[in-house]
Parts: sequence; structure tokens; C-alpha cells
Amino acid sequence: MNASDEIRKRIELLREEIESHDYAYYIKNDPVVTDSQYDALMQELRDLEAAHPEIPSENSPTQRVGTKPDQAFAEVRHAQPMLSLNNAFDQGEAREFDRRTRQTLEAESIEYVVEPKIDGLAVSIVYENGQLVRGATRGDGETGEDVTANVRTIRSIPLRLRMAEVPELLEVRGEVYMSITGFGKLNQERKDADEKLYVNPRNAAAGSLRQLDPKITSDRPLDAILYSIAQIRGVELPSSHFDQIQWLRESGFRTSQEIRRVAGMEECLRRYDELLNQRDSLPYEIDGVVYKVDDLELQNQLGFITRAPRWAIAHKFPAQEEVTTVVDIDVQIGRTGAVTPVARLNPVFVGGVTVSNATLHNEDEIRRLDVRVGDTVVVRRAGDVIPEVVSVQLDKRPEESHEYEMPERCPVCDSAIERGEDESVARCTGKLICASQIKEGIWHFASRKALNIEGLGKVLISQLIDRKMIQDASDLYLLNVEKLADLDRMGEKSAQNVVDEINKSKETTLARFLFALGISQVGEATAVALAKRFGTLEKLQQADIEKLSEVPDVGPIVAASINSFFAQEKNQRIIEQLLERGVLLQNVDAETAATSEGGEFYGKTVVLTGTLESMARGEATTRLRSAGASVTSSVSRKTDFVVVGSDPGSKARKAEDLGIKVLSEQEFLNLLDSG
DNA sequence: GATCCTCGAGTTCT
DNA sequence: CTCGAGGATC
Repeated sequence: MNASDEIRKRIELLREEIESHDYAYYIKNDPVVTDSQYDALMQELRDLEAAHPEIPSENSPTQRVGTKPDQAFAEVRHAQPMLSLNNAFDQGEAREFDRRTRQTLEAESIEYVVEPKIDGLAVSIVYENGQLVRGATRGDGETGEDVTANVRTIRSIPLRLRMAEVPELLEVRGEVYMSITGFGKLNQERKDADEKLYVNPRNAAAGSLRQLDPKITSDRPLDAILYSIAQIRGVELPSSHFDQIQWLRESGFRTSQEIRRVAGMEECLRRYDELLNQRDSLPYEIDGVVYKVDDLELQNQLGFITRAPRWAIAHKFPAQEEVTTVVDIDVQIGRTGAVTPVARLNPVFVGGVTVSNATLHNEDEIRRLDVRVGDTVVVRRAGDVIPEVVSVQLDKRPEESHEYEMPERCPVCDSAIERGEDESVARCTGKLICASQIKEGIWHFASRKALNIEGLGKVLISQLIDRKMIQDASDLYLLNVEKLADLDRMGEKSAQNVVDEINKSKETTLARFLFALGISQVGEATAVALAKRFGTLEKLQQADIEKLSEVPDVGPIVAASINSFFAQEKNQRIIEQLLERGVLLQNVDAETAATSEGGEFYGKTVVLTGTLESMARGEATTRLRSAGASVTSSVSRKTDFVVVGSDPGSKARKAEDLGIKVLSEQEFLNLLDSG
């Protein structure tokens, strides 16, 4: 044996020893050597590798931090799509999932695997012949980003597989996350360095994994827990999910300590309660618990609905609630005069964002909660999005509080505020003079589904009204660059853009125009129906209540509202001016034109949910309508198709419950094209 | 008259 | 997305 062979052997020995120490330290949490002993081994290996560059060192423990990639992350197409999970928000929904599953499988009881749902980022890691070759983010599920260099820096992810039988190909999936203590330390460092703080561990983990420089990622306290095997070649795997996780653990991967195999849904729910109670003592954040059918053969039988497996469900923890105080209660006046009370809160961090406002909807809601200025309240984000006040902590109420009273006069225009007998909303009666109603009305006029004037936002409209540069929507068409450039935060360039956009909006459809006018009770759908029925503005204006009621979905109340709108002199004048100043209506809308019969969507009712990759929701709606479909917003028995994009809402499950045909984006596009 | 289905309107934060 | 309410249907 020559010297070089001896060095090779020594290097290999050192690598294996370091790998086994890494395993003991990062995965078992049971180090067998001291830090300084470990450092000594590492130093010796580094020295030897440096002295013998001819010996390949790829995937050596010294090579966790590679070099910076020259450019942003490349796209990676997943061999198997990375699915999302359907959610259950309460026990009833979880039991319903179990019932469906048992029904499909014709089984009395099902074995499930229960595991915590870590709030991190899903990743895919690929090993070829035992060597880590790629790490990728989930992305949209089909295509993710190549983050190999950064994944390599995570110490609990092995660079080489240490097992007796090495598979030719192995793709594992799991969650990359930042521990709560790691997150705390990182933010402390950032605070000391005067850098921007991360708002939560999830964002910190995402930010760290998407660093262009792996050196930075390497310093971040990232960790990973693996929870599934997506592909394997060359090794026979056990036939249950739980046993596969055991196999992963034995193969040197970090898996969840909390994972359990249980019999039946009631056991799942018991485990859910346990984890909910332990939630705050776990080292990482979890937002729920996942139930998976254990037997892989049964999983196969169950299959998938578009982007989610039918054999698993995420049972979410209740929305996080936080306590804060009510600084004030204001009211907002909407375009219809609706008076909406809003609680101004001491900013509070809840469910991942800082919340400082929460709507109180209406007077009844305030009475129900009995919210008062100065109160201590519990706040949460309903459906994880819109903040709401859940309850008031009466024991913390200051002594001198008094019940909230709705203002009797509009804070903007001082007109009386009135509330109809059986109505839940109160309204400002200053329809013609209220600056807030006028501003909101113009904003509606310019909004995307109306005349779509980009760049004409609330701030700009507010200035235009306050400076009396415009009185109503028709005056927009008298604006020019010189006038606009005078305003705050407006240069010549942006002024020109706004003018261009305003000019562009002149050419529009009758349906959009009707919607833009803001006739009470006439929204997008009714506007389309009216345009279709009457064809021209003149005919619509001349129609009496009886004629109007012939339109589908228009009854006496809506008809009266339309009739009275056109009867008002002010509205007549605005319409006249709009037309004089260049607004041009295509009388037969592309959106409403009847189309070739016989396409797949002709005469069908379609609902869209989630985000489509290939087109905006509005475009999908237009294309469906021109294919003769009616596009609605809620799923019912009358719905024919539900098109499911990524991150779908509750509609996807409702469709499944009602047994309605669900289309993936691809299926949807195919059907559109074939029509 | 009850029930189901849709539409309209309003809302938060990044 | 959710609530409330108007319209359609039985």
C-alpha cells in the first residue's frame, strides 16, 4: 500500500467519523465527543483535503458551504408533483374525512398516522447512489426552485446516505424550519446589527433558504424534518407510511419524534388534543396535525383530487388569538353611504401579521360584543386573513367606560345617519354632498372590474376631490398632465401615465359601464344581465319597472333601484357628460355575446377557486362566459364544474362533498381549447 | 311560506 | 371570504 492509499483511507475514516458525530449531535441529540474533539477531527480533514486536491471531496462534511451560484435559483420540475393537503378546521370536518375514507374503502376502522404539521417550507431532496444531488422548494407544486447549495448547509440533512443498502435513487420530502429559540437568537443578532427583523420563524426560514449566498444560509439556525418518500429505486421499502418513516429514521434522516400510528379517528383526535396542549413546549411552531392513512395500498385506492391526496388531511389548530386594547372606534362611510364602525387597536402581532384595525361590521355587532373604547379585547384572524374582535375581557374594563354610540351625523359631511327598520346597516343620507361617498364612488368607477383605470387610487382621488379639481366621475375626462402634475407625490411621468389610463378607459363595454355607475343593487353579474337584455344604454334608460323585472335575477326591489337611479337629474347629467367627453360603449359586449353552442362549457355553471397559473381569474371568467358558461362565486348542487387552482379555498372541498366535477387547471384549459 | 341559490358590498395586510 | 338580503323555486 503506498502513501496515497493510506491518506485516502484516513480521509474516508475521518469523513465517516464526522458524519457519525453529526448524526449523534444533530439527529439523536446525543453527542458522543466534545466540541473541541470534533473541531480537531474537522481540522485534520480540512488539512488533508487541502494538501491532496486530487482526492475528490464532493459531499465531504467540509463541503457543506459551497460557492455562490452566479444567478438566481433555477427552476426545477418535480418528478412527482408536491401536493398540498386539504384542511379540517374542527372535529366535525375531521370525522367527515374519516367517514368518507371508510366509506370509499368499505372499512370499519382505519389505521392512521398522526404527525405534527410544522410551520416551515416544504422541500424535496434527491439522492443518487447515496449522494445528495439536489434540494428544491415546493414552488407551485409542479415546479420549484433549485436551492441545493442552501439545503446542503443544513447539518441534520446527510450529504451521503449511511446505510447498508444504498438506493440508486431516493427522493425524500419534508419541512425545513427554524426553531423558536434559533429564531429568537437570529432576530436578536439582527436587532444588534440594526437589520430588519423577521416577523416569524416561518418567514425567517423562507428568507434563509432563499439566500443567494450559501455562507449566509449556513449561519442560519435551519433544521429539517422529513416526512415522506416520493421516489425510490433499488431498494424495497415497507408498505406502510409509518414503517417508511422508521426506515428513514434508521437511514440517518431526522424525522418527527411526535409521529404516532393509531387506530381510528377518535384516537387521532385524542392525539390532536395532546399536541395542542404541548404546542407551546415544542421547539418549533406547528399549525395543526396531519392524519394520513397508514397502508400505502389503501392510499393508492383512495387516490387524489386534483392537487391534494384523498388519504390525508391537515387538522388545523384554532386560529391564534391575541389580546390587545381598543384605542378608538371610528366609522367609515362607504360608497353607498353604509356606515361601518372600525376598531382602532394597539398594534398586535397575531397569526403572522401585525393587526391595528378590525372591522366591527355594524351596530348590532358592537352591541353583541359590547365593545367600548379602552376595552381589552381578544383578536384573531378569521379564516387566517381578516382580523376580527372575538370577545371583550370585561374584568379589564376601565371604570369610566360607556357604551359605544353610533354617531347620529356623518363625520365627513354632517348629514343625518339613518337606519331602516329591518336593516342591519346604517347609512349616511348625504348621498349627493358626502365627500366620502363621492370619493368611494369614483374609486369604484375606476376599479378593475369597472372602467379599470390603473394608477387612480384612493389617495389621488381624495386629493382631486378635496382640491375641487373634479366633482364626479365625468370630470376625470377633463384632467390633463399639467393639472395632475401639481399634486403631491405626482411627477410629470406618473401624471402622464394616469392621463393615458384615463383615455384608455374611454373605450369600454355597456356591462362595465353599468357596473361602474354604482347603481344600488347592480353589481357585476346584474350589469351583465342588463346589458345582454337591453343591448343599448338608451333602451335601458327608457325601460319601466315592469320591463326591468323581466331580466333574470331582477325583482321588484332591484328594478325600482335601477329606475330611480336613471330618474335622478344628477345621474342623467353625469351620464350625458361621460358620453360627451368621449366614453364610448360597445353595445354588444364581447363578455356577453352569445357563442358557438355545443362547447363543453356551453350552458354550464362554473365556479373558480384558488390561483390559476396561466391566467388571471378575470380572464378565466371572460373566457368561460364567451364559451357560454355562467360563472358564479359559490358552489351548490346546481354547479356543473369547479376549477381548482393552487391554494384553493373551502369551495374545493364543498365540491367534493356535493360530488361535483372538479377540474384541475390543465383539464380546464384542455376543455376550453376543445370548445 | 320556506328553502335554496346567487349576488352585492365591505374588509385587512403585504 | 363572509354576511345579509333579494330572487327563484317548490
